[in-house]
Amino acid sequence: MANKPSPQPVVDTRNCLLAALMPRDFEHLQSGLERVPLELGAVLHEPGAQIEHVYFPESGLVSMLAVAYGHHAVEVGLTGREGMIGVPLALGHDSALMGAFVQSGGTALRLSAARFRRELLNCTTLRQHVYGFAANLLAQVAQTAACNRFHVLEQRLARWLLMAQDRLEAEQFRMTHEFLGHMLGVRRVGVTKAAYGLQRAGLIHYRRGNIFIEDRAGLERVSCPCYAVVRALSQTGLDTCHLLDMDVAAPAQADFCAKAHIQ
Amino acid sequence: MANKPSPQPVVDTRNCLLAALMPRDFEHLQSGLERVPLELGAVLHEPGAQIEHVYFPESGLVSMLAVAYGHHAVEVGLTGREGMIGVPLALGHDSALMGAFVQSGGTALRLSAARFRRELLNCTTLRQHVYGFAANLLAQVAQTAACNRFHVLEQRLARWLLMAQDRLEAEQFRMTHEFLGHMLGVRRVGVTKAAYGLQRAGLIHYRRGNIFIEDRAGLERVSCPCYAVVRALSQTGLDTCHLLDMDVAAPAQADFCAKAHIQ
DNA sequence: GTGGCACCGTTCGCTATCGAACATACCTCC
DNA sequence: GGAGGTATGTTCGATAGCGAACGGTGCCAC
Repeated sequence: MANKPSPQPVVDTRNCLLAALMPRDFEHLQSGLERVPLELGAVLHEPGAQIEHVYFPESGLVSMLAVAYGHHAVEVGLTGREGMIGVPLALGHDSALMGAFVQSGGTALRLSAARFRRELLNCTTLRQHVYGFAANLLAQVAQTAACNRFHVLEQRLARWLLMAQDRLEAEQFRMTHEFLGHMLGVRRVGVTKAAYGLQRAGLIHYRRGNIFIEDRAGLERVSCPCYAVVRALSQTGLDTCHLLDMDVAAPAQADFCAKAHIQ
Repeated sequence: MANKPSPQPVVDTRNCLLAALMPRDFEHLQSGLERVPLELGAVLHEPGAQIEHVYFPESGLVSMLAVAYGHHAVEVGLTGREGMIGVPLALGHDSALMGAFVQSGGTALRLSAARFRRELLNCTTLRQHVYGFAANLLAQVAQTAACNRFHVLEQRLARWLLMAQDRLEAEQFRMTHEFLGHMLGVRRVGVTKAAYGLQRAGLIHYRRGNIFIEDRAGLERVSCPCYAVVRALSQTGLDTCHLLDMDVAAPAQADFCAKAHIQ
C-alpha cells in the first residue's frame, strides 16, 4: 500500500484485462496468446458447450446471450476491450453458461482453456482483474434482467446504444434494426418504431445499417437509469482497469431499496 | 486425481458449501462462524452498500433482487442451503451488486467480510465451491433475464414454485400472492390469476398465504423450460455439492443456438 | 439501367399485463 | 361474537409489444 513505483503496464494490447498485467506476467502469457479477428456474426461460445478458448477483445463488441427455449435469444451482457469472454472457466465451470456472439467486428487475443486455467493459478494480477470483470458482468446481467422486465423499448434501445458507443469508442457504427431486435429481444418492427422516435428527437440518426449518435447527453436522459447504474456499480469495489473516462454523476444509490421496498 | 481416500465432509451444517469442506478446514473456519436466524423479510444486503457479512443459509430461502429505478424490484436469483449470499466479495468487489432478501425464514451461518476474504485465500476447497456457486448464480441470473423477457406469468410462477420447493424441501410453504408478485415483478392481481389457473389445473392449492404443491410433475410441464435449463447448467462443469437429488432428464441443450440463431 | 436484395416504414387485429378500484372471505384478538 | 386486518377474487379501461403482412427505397451486381 506504500508508494511502490507504480507498475508499468505492458501496452501491447488494447484489452484492458491484459494490459493491466505486469510486463513479466504478460511476457509469460504471450506464448499462449493468439491474435484472431472477431468477425461480425461469429459465435464464440455456444451455451452449454465446452469452452475451447477464452477471448480478450481488443476492439469490436461481443454480446452474451441467454436463450429462452422456443423463443429468441436476448442479450444479457455486452463487452468490448474492457472484458473477456469465458468468465465461467475462471470460476471452474468448463462449459459456457451464455452464448457469445460478435456484434461488431474487431480483433481479440485468445487463449486455450487449459492455458488460461494454468495462468490464472500462477498470476495474481490476472486473477484479480478477471474476477473483477466477473463481478461487473454479474452486476450487468442482473440489472439487465430487471431492465428487460420493466423498461420500455425506447429506453432500453437508448441504453444499448450508449453501451455500444462506450465500447466502440466511435460516434458511428454499423447496426441494423434487425440485429438490434435480436439483442433487445423484440421484433424488428419494434426497433424501427423506437429508433424513429430517437431520430425524431434528434438524438441519433441512421441510414441503411449505420447508426450515428448525434446527442449523447440527450440519449442518457431518455435511457433508463440502468445505464448509469451498471456503470456506477462497476466503479465501486475492486479498482479494475476501466476503459471509460466517465464523468457520470453516480445516481443516488442509497434509496434503491426504499424505492423497491417489499412491504 | 488418484484414488485418495474420499474426504469425509464435516456435517456440522446443512449449508452445502461449508459441509463440503474438509474437517480441518471447517474447524479452522468455525471460530469466525456465527449461526443467525434468517427472519422473514430481513434485508441481508442492500444493493450498492458495503458488504459486512456473508451468509451461508442452512435453511430458508433468500432472494437476490435487482432494482429498476422507479419501479419495483425483481428477483434475479434464489438460493437456499446450496449457496451463499455475498458472491461479489469473493470476486474482489466489496459492495453488494444485488439486494438480498429473506423469502422464507430459516438459519444461516454468517462470517465477517474480512474473515471470509482471508479464509478464501487460505482454503482451496472453499474457493472452489464458492466459485462454483458463483458460476451457477451467473447462469441463473442470465436465464432469469431471458425468462422475464419472454415467458408468460403462469410459466414463470410455476418455475418459481419449483425452485422454491427444491430449496425448502417441503410440499408446503408460506407465501402470499403479494410476495410472489414482488419476486416475479408483477402485480398481486396477476399472481392471483396465474395461481388460480394452476390451482384449477390441480397442480397446486393455496389458502391464506400457504401454498401446497399438489402435482410436481405437472408443474414441471407447465413451467417454462428455464427451470430445467438452470438445473442442467448447474450440474455440468465443476462438481459442486448439490442439494438436489434430481432425476430431471436434461433437456436437449444442443439446439439452443439453433432455436435462437441470429440469422 | 435494371433486377434483386437488404433495410426501413406502416398497418391491423390480438394478447399479456398494467393501474386502479372495489368485493369477499377468513383468521385473530379482544 | 364482533372488529379489524390480511389474503384472495373480480372488473374496467388503457397500453406496450406481438405476429403477420405489405409497401417503399437505396445500393450493388450484372
